[in-house]
Amino acid sequence: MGIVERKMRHKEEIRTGILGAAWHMVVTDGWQSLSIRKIADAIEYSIPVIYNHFENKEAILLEFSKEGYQKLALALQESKDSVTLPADQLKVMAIAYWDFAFENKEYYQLMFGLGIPACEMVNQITEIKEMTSILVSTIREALIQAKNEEADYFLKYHGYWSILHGLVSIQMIENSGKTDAFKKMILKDAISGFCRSLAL
Amino acid sequence: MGIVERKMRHKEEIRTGILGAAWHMVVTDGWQSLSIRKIADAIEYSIPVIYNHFENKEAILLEFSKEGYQKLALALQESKDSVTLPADQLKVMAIAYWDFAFENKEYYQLMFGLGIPACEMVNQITEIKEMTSILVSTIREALIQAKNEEADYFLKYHGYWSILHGLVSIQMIENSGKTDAFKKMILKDAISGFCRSLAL
DNA sequence: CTACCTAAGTTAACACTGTTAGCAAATGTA
DNA sequence: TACATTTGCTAACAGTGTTAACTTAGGTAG
Repeated sequence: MGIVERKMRHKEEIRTGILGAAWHMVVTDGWQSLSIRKIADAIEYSIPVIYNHFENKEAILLEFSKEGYQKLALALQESKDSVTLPADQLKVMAIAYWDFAFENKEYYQLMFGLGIPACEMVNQITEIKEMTSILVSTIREALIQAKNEEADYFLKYHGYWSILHGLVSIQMIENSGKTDAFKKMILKDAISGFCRSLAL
Repeated sequence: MGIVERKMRHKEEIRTGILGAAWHMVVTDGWQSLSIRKIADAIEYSIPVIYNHFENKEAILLEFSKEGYQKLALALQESKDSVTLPADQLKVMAIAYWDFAFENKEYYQLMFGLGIPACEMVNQITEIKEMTSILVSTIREALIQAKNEEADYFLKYHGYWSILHGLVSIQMIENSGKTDAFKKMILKDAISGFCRSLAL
């Protein structure tokens, strides 16, 4: 009696088909060109079928946003685990954050693009907490290692993230002729400055 | 023979009418809801009239973006002029940058919102150079004051701007329950950390 | 095996969007 | 007064997200 299972599977197939088609369009032509109609065309179903799987277009974007936060959290965790000293962890995590952003520009723009619908409802995204907790815990460990526990870890966590995000997003909108090596120098300089501010 | 003058004046009136109506819509309902048709409706002219003054919708957004950069540059310059020591200038400019962003969220989102059309063509905006040169000159003066001229001023300028932008934009998407005082503490902490990295 | 019912998927529409071709009228010039 | 130019209009094209109403196919119960 695998009937309901087969139906479930089929439903899941359509869902992944929608996301796959949508993602393909996003990577090819950017967020602006994502359209329900074009998705329907790509998956060879009629338009309302999409609304059986997602409440609206924003829900699809939100799905990708969540995916992005998960991937970012994973990348940060992996890089963190590759070294032991908190001071080093902050450095490799910065590189990982940077690489994630530039290897997944579409994700990053969706996650942090001001004014984009999906970023406005960031409070509905629980996946963001995963990333936050990795950053916070590393900062706390770093402050303990530096014997600087009187510093406000929340303040420092926010500073760390802001530096990363600022560097990444300004480079992203500038797309100047700078080499990647130079860009990473800016990153390393800013992070080592931050580490000094932790008394590391 | 003030005929051409009168015509010019009339043309200018329509232009400012378009921008005024557009701005009103933006402030009231956000960028997403800006529409050529609604502008036409508001200024009580037909749709194609708008295309006599602006090539397309993006051109209108670009206009606001330029305005935003000018206002920001002005705010930075004024705050810079209010104190004499470069170290202090970096601090007051940070506050001014912050205040501009939160008192003009619409501008800031348009200027730096990743993925928004008007930000993609940031290279066509000459007004951005005004802001850049203020930041760069202050950083250079600060490095001279700190007798730290071997530091790469371009690197530091980028770091300074990135910290500001990162702090601002992350606070903007988070809109958490933090008080304004606490937010500014994060800002001051980050900037004083940055100043230390200049050897100030 | 037929009758029924539910769920899947369809068509067709509504209410919008940016943009432009073609036309009418108003205006200033010769 | 006749012409030319600017000015503005209507109406259309080609899209967009979204949904109401219908058809049809699949599985279930008598």
